[in-house]
Amino acid sequence: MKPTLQAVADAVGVSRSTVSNAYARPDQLSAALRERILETARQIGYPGPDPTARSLRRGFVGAVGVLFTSQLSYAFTDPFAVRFLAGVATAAERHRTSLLLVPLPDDVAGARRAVENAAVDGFCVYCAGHESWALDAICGRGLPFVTTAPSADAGPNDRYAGIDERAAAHAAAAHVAGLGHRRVALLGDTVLPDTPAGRLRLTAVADVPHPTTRGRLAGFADAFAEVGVAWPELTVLNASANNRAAGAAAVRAALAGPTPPTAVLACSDVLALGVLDALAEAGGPPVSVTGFDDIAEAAAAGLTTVRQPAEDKGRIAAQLLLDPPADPAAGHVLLPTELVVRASTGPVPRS
Amino acid sequence: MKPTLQAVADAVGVSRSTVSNAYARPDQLSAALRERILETARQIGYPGPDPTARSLRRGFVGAVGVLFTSQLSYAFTDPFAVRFLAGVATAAERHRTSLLLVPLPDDVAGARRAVENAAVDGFCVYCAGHESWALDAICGRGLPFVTTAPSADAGPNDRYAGIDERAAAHAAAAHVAGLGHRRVALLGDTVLPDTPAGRLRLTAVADVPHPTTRGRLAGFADAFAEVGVAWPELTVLNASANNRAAGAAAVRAALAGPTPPTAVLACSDVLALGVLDALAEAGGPPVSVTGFDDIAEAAAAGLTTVRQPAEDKGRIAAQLLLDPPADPAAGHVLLPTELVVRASTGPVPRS
DNA sequence: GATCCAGACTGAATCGATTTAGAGAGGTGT
DNA sequence: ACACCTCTCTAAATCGATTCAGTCTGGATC
Repeated sequence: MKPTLQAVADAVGVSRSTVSNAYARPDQLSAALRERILETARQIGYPGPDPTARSLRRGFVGAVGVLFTSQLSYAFTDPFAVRFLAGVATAAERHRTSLLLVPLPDDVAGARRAVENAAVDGFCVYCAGHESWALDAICGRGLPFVTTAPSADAGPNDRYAGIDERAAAHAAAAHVAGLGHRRVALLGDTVLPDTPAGRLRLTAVADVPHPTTRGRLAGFADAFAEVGVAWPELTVLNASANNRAAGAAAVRAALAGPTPPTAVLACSDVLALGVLDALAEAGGPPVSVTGFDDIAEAAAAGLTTVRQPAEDKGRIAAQLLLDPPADPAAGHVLLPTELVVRASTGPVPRS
Repeated sequence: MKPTLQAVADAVGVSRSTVSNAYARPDQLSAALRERILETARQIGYPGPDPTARSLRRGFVGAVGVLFTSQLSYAFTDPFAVRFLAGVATAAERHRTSLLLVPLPDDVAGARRAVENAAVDGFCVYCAGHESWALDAICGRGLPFVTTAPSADAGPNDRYAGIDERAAAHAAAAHVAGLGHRRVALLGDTVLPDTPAGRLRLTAVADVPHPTTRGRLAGFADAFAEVGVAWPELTVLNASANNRAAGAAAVRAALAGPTPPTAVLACSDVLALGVLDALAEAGGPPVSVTGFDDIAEAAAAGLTTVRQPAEDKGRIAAQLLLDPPADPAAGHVLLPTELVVRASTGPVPRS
């Protein structure tokens, strides 16, 4: 049985309070006694106040939870998520706060309980794609949180660090449209839930549940509408997951079809890289491809993409959580994005 | 003020115990009453038992700590560390256990307190390079832990998932020696603490404090000793950190010197990639380069390297922590490594 | 009809600390 | 010599749950 604070108190012959003060408030006792207490603690092997007991009494934990859209182990395979996390970690370091990565089971009930059982002071929600249950559960506990996009039922006090998805996507699409492309495919992951990979019949962008994907698709559509290509003329492709293989798989059938697109606009770089893989393996006339995020691999692959500041997003989100600005308006941060044109986009080939 | 379990008990007109049981032991009360309790809880907005209080009483937390050699934010920029983490996350998911990433301040005292204040059931220590204070602190709390290498003061009950560093490094060096290289440089990061980047005078490998680096340098040295190149004839280069730029910086002076090495053996892929950068920028005769880890970028760069299973390392380490094998011998896992020969190594050019 | 038992629920101790209000000792100013 | 501080340190309430050892009720058994 590990010694407790009580044991130290007994050994030194002082009260519990004094031992507690020796650790947490050195100014409350004489330096000599403090030293004696700490020395005795060392001798009997007391490792310092129990973190759990301390948290219970103090009412805060010193850790913030990080919630990911999908599997925790997946998050580490997504370059953008990793950079986001790096940013969060930077802010956490400054605040001497730990990060609790909470794995969420597949079922909503279990996931909800996981959120309810996390010992944290607040949550950093990587993606507002979480159906409202996550935010519900967090609010139910009265905990603060930040997201990476305005939430649907946004109170004026909620905070986020995100980008203007629609405008950013518009920039990429406008570039492609400017190159003359009119027969294009839009590629996203889990555009609609429980839908097979490949071409999707989507009446309206508004039907897409995931706000990020919805915003980007809307931005793509805006740009094409401006050049006279209406929504129904656009092909929407669904990938089963946000990774390279899924991107390749989703696009293959479309490329093999009778009227393949001359350009594919993807909602993320990893999907776009998958498209490049599929193109390389299929041969055929050149197809322009754009991605989103500008991860490291994008530069190497010559992928035209929309850059967003990944680390900043994480860092600022965590900062917003850890010391909330006095002015609620300052809780809504829009980060800059930039179209990065590389070799993967070019004019429509003459057929 | 959030409602407590007591409030629910009062509202329903039962005892605290019963409400507690409604959440944690459904078999201890009638289904009807349980439903009534849960419903009332919902009505008055009780979010379920407080995780902190529960942890205190139950004596366990449901989270394991992950400790990194250096800055937490750095860990996310190191591809190998990220893959390790992905493995840890996989095991954590299976056990429905959370991961607590604990940022460590620069000072040892502060770092020690950070370890002592972490609310976790055990620790996964990414690198035994942590001077013993970390393991001391963990043991002082009586918590279980696993490392990625046998620790110096290894009790028979400690657990680790690692590789045979020395043998693995030997393989790389033997390959380079077999190509005829005799004038070689060994490159590691923080080979000696508080030492500037560049060439290092190192009397014996045993002086290197970091066990991983020590093991790899020893393995390199073994292979060259076998072909008659003694330790003093080997150049040891020190990098200020484990990243690409530091690798490049560490090797520059040596390349510009009068008798540059014909091969550079690095203790990690990121350092080796830095060496390739420096070579590309310097021009000059070809220099063979080997790395260690086989991260994704290594393949793209054509880097000869020693592959080690990063995700497995993390996953197995976490498994060892989360459900310890009955047989203590099973707590020592050595993972396979493999020399991957690519274009970055070749015969010594005729001068 | 007495006994026994299973099921449903309660009481009270307990986990290990923090913190507020206040007690007692010793020193200062007038 | 008295009131008044300042310094140290203590007592006791408190944080919010879990759990062991019962108690009580109603039905089955012999």
